[in-house]
Amino acid sequence: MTSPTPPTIGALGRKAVISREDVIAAALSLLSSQRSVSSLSLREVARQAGIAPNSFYRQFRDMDELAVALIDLAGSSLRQIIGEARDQARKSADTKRSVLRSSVQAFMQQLKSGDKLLHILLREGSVGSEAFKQAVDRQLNYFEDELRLDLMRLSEAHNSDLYEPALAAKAITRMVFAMGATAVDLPEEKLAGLAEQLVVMVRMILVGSQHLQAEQSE
Amino acid sequence: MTSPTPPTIGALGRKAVISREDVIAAALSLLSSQRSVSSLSLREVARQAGIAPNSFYRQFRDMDELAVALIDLAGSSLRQIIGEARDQARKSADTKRSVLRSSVQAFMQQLKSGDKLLHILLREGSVGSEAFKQAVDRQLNYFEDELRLDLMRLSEAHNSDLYEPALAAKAITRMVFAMGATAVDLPEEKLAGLAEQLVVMVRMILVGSQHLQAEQSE
DNA sequence: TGTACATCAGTGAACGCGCGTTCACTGATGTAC
DNA sequence: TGTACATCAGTGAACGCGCGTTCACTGATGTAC
Repeated sequence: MTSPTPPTIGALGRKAVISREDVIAAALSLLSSQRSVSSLSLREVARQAGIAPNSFYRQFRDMDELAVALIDLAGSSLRQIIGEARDQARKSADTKRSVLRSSVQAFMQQLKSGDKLLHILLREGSVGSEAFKQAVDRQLNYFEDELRLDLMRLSEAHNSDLYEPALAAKAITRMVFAMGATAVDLPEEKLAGLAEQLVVMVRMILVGSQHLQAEQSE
Repeated sequence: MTSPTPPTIGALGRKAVISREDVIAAALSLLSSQRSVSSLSLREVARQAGIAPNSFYRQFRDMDELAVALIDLAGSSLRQIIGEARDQARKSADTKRSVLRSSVQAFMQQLKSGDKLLHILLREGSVGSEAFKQAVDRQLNYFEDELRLDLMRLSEAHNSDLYEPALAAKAITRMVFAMGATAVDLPEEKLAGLAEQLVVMVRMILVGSQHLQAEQSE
């Protein structure tokens, strides 16, 4: 499998023939819409990584620690993807709708590409160990916070304040993730339709937040 | 455990000493915020029900069939609870807000009471077997449909049409369930705050849908 | 450059365990006469 | 009412399996001199 004597990584420290990344990659390759992180066994991951079950322990304390690593990876990966889409859209045309549509489409695109990391975040928020659930929640909160900042920036630019932007961001995040979870099992030709639905749903929240604020300040 | 020779149930048919309900009750009693349906083993459920592992098969083909039975039970139970809350609220004061608030509060009340059935629906929508996921989705769709009918009835009574009421109902359902899933692990004193947040979030969707419709028909 | 030594990443074998499923059974229940 | 019989719900024992974790090990890598 792995070449027996690869070169040293740096000047100092022993060569790590097995890296955390190898184990993570093995775990990812085992995931599918049928198999969730919490259904993976240590031995299975080790087998896939081409190492002794035993050697797993040199990289992670247990499967839980691996699961948390996967979640954190998934969170930062998704935030980066959506962040890029937002920046891109903002550069080309500075309207709320296009930024929204671009973000949703980037999300669906990633979903369509079968990104295992995204699947993890979407589908495993509420099962597994305490540490695992907390890790998912932490990533969702990061996401919400970035979205909130973005919403506030956008609404400022348009002179249309939002009511409780933090709640709007939370509502959007949770709803999109919940819808995304069902989309994982959907055939590809239905994804475009779902994306359109999502755009409308998010607009409802944004428009609602905007009008509640308008009522408030009358 | 069970009395050895209970009386016959009816005139016809053998007495079933073990019923499906016994097994379902045993499974429910094993669930907690730490233990999900898909983590239960057949032997564990049998043990809890006080029967031989073997005897499980007389009631269900496998754990999957039991899981689907649990989901269906959970769905109809929740729909009934929310339905009652809606009817109650509608009788006493026919305003959108009070119906909304009452429904959300009934939901949170049920959650606070630690209803295992509700936990199942909230938290296990995206893991488990294909049959399992489909069962959850079916129940959510029932729920969405009832909500849609209700929204349409309400908005008709107030002369304020909604834009895409089906999408609004879907957005609300998915969002509430996603928020509810995080609430399962929350300490009781935070539930009231969460209920308030939920009310605002749902209002955003409703107000948004209303205003999108108004724009549309201008 | 060469040699002796310490370190420690990765291993192979073994453990005890709970699992799902099977088999042939037993004994209470309901039926026929 | 009494008796012989068929049915079939529930059982106890056993199976092979994959699991997580442990142990003492080995042998390549890096270091000291």
